Amino acid sequence: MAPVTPNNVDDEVARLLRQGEQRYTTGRRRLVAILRGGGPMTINQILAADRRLPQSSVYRNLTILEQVGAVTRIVTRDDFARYELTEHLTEHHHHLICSTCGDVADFSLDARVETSLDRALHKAAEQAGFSIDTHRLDLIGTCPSCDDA
Amino acid sequence: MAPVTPNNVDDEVARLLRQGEQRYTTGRRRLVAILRGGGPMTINQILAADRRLPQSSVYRNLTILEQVGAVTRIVTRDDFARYELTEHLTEHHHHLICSTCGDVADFSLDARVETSLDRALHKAAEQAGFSIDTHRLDLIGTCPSCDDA
DNA sequence: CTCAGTGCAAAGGATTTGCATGCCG
DNA sequence: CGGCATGCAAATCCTTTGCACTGAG
Repeated sequence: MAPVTPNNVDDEVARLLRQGEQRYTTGRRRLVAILRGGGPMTINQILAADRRLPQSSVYRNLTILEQVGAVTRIVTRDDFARYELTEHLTEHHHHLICSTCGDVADFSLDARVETSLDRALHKAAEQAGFSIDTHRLDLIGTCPSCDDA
Repeated sequence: MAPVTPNNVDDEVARLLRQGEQRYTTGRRRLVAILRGGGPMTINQILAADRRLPQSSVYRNLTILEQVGAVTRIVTRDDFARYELTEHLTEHHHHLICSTCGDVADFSLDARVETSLDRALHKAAEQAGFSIDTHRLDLIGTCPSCDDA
């Protein structure tokens, strides 16, 4: 499945919401607009990015968007959950998590490595009687700006 | 570095604590004893496993043990953090996370896959100017017991 | 019109912290 | 002995929820 190009992210989110019998309201459009801006964001970053969005609605709408598969919730070591558009709307990727400042950046893996990894994962899961939905691969380390300190 | 065999886990934890200028007290010994019992555990599971341990001390000691590198904190999608002995004390492994019941199991990857993955990860991190401490690879799916339901 | 979505404020719940006491080194 | 660890209870803070109002379809 080809990733969605920037211009039809909105259409795709609309479709996902409709499919989940949910509306694509103004608040949800604003939320998606912010998330399109960059990588994974915390609630506070989202609130700061658009002051018109009240906290509770942001939480509620992110939950909805996650349920219909438009948004992914990322949990790191710190106390702040982060959100980003799902891979349906971007591309399969992984995360670089800075253990100092807690920030998260995206990165991709060489296609060949990704494929062999995927095969190995399915094999391993099968042995455990586990059915896989997705995998999550994060690098824990220090980001360039924290490395200087 | 060869993984520590079961019998000297205690010694190794003691060493890590000493190195971090921390004491290996009774409470911490009990904690480690419980964690040696099985895979990743939630605070509640730990408290249930040994009623002599008060909640706040468990939190505090797990934090200490994590700081000296004896314990790893695992964050899943649910609201309960989980803890297990670090790979210094066990072996490098990954997690199978059940998105239904939230439970976590350990599994390992074929050595060859692991190696090529590691190489690819270091390369990717280097490009981003990121210095890696460790990586985290989790499978999100459904465990055998939840699959039946 | 009708019902889902919204916004405010208050509640919930895992985790943290203050402080007096006990134990390790 | 002296200071760190402990345990209890209260506080913290991200997240969720109740309720009355507004807007989408």
